[in-house]
Amino acid sequence: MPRSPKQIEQLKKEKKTQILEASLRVFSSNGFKGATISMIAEEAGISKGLLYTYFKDKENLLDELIVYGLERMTMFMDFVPEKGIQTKGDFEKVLRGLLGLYHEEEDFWRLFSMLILQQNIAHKLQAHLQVFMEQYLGVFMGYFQQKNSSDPFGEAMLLGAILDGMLFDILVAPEVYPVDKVIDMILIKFG
Amino acid sequence: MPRSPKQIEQLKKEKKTQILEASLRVFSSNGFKGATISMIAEEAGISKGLLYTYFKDKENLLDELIVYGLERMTMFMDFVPEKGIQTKGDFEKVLRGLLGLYHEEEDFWRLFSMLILQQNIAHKLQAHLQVFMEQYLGVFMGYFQQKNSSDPFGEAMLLGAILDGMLFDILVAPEVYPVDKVIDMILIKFG
Amino acid sequence: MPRSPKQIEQLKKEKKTQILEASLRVFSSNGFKGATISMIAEEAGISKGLLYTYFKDKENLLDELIVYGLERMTMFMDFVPEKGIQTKGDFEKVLRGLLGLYHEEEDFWRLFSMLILQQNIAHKLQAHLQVFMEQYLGVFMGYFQQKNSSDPFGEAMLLGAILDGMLFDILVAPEVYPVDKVIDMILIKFG
Amino acid sequence: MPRSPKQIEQLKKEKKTQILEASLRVFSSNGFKGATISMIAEEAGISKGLLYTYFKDKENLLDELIVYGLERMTMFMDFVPEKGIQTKGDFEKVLRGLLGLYHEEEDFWRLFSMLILQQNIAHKLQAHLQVFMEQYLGVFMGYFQQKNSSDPFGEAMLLGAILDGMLFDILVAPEVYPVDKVIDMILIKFG
DNA sequence: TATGAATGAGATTTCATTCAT
DNA sequence: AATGAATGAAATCTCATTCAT
Repeated sequence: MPRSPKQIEQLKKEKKTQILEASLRVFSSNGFKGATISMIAEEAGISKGLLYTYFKDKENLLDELIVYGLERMTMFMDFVPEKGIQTKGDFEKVLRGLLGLYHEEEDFWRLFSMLILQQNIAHKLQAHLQVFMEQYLGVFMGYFQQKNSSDPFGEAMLLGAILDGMLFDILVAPEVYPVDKVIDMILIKFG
Repeated sequence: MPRSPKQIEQLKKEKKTQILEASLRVFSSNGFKGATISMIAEEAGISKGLLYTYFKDKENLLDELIVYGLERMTMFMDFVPEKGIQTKGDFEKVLRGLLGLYHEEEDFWRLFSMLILQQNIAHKLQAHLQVFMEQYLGVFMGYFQQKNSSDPFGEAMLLGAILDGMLFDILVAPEVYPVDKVIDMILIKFG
Repeated sequence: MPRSPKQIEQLKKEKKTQILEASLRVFSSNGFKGATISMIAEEAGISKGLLYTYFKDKENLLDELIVYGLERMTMFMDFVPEKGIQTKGDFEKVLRGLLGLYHEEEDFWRLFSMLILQQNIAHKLQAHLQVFMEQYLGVFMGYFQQKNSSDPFGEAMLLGAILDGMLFDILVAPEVYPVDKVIDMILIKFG
Repeated sequence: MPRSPKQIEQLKKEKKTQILEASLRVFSSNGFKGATISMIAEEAGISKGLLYTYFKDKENLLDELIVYGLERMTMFMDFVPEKGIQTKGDFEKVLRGLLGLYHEEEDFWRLFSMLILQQNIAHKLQAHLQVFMEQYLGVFMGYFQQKNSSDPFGEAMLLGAILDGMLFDILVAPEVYPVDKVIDMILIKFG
């Protein structure tokens, strides 16, 4: 019984996702150059050859992986209420939501951070990053403005550094980093 | 007439430093696996073969580079007064000193950050990092304690995240990141 | 359509044998260090890269070659009747069988002899050699004992030296060495 | 005080001998290709550079080493009385003398044996070997003729194989090979 | 004469990619 | 669509030889 074109389409998408998830793990552990096609194929449970029917080459796999992963970055906006952050409660929820994302999607953030540090490769991410950073900054700046901060931009930049730093610290010491303790302190200083 | 042992000693040390500096640049741009011995040799202005007179293999070059670079991390302590940070002035000086280091030694910090994110390699740095983090945290905790902060540890952790985040942000956008603006805000919140 | 696991199994075994045979020739002509992977690959009619699908590295190729070749040494026992050598006829047949092996498997014996002489490498063979020597000696000692020799061990040792020496002489001058003449003399002295 | 030309000549010769002795040890342990100039220079206690003032290149070092070593082979004739081997006593003395040489000059014989087995290199020795073999054979044939052996050539060939085999066995197991026991048996069978 | 740092050719090894099955 | 053997280019590494000192 031949599958319908739609089923086939669906199957292809699933297989592709399967490969992307595998490569996310392998790239994030070994870096782009350090990861081999063999490792990725094995992790994905397929043959090397098959990988090439889904992705033109290793470079293309990375490109698609970045696009795939960036959907996670935009998820950040899901925590932000439509009208922006208005109350301390909103603020805390957004913070916790974002930090939660960091924990859940460790592999992606780890890979993303490695790539953006590597001058070689960073250009692939610059455009995407730009957009994300503006959103991310804008949302917090709105909150500080609404609180009549005398320097909303400065506060937002500092908060941005905090969030980047916490991401980094979480990636370096995922099991021991005291996320909640630090969030409490953020709420004291910025809430 | 052969060179004296002393001359040779001197020569070797200089050449080794020359290679280490070159490899710092090349590794930091391309990552460990992405950097080739050819690139490093060319950057250092020597033949590929000679590199192996000074370093057993590529791995050993990285190991020695880490040790070489870590001296920069300990330089941080140079900014801290003997009795610890006591005044707001001390605090500001230490901050500015550390951020200055980040700027000056961009290559090292970029490489270091990439390595510590890569689970494959991170173990090489863990021990060194541990020591550095404790110093770094201890110094700031001392300051907050002396200021009668109700949660010196929390404040120090948050400041730590800030500094890590700023490092990350500086590495990503060295020319445009508004370091001074953010320092001002740190002084307002923590000073 | 992918090949069945069985087909692949078969293919791999054949290819491995093909490489082992090629490397036997190349190693035996050039020594271990003198033989290059390029030579072996060319002799085997494959690319250099493929060799590494079948053998971890050059060292491992040698190791497997030794095991592969040792089957030839144990073939020696095929000439020995189940109850041991009992008559002069048995004795002659075993001698001729062994010397025939030497001629037919010149490459293996040449390589084996070179390796065992090289102190660097000899340890790889010691254990195997031990076993073979004991069998080989035991078989002849049995014959001399049964003939009521007053020193079966001494006779067996001397015969052992003869066989080793003939092997050596055959390898040095395969076309001209008068094997049959020497066998005749052995039969006179020991038969 | 400048040295006289004769002294200089003498010194040069000594240094050359020192290098030859060192290379004998290193070649015999590692084979020709496996031995490096660095190893040899270190073993000789000189620099790599200096080695090249005494020998044109590695190949030439081997050539000269062969010539140097061959003097040992001709030493064999020293054990043979002027009129040839005449008595059983002469025969035994020659045997013991030769086997003594084998033990004392293990490195040379080991190297020599390895080289002659390696088809690549064997041609360098063929001519020399020819001469030696004829002498060696001739001397024993004379003895067997004089003893009215019905096949002096056959006996000499067999004895030749024995001596080659014993050399081989001594090189393989220098500490445990029962030379004296085997000599006793030779005397019984051929004396 | 003597040294050993330096070179460069060539060896070993890895791995992205292709292709016969 | 799926496999993994096979290739070849490029990477790592070794070492005989040279040469400035």
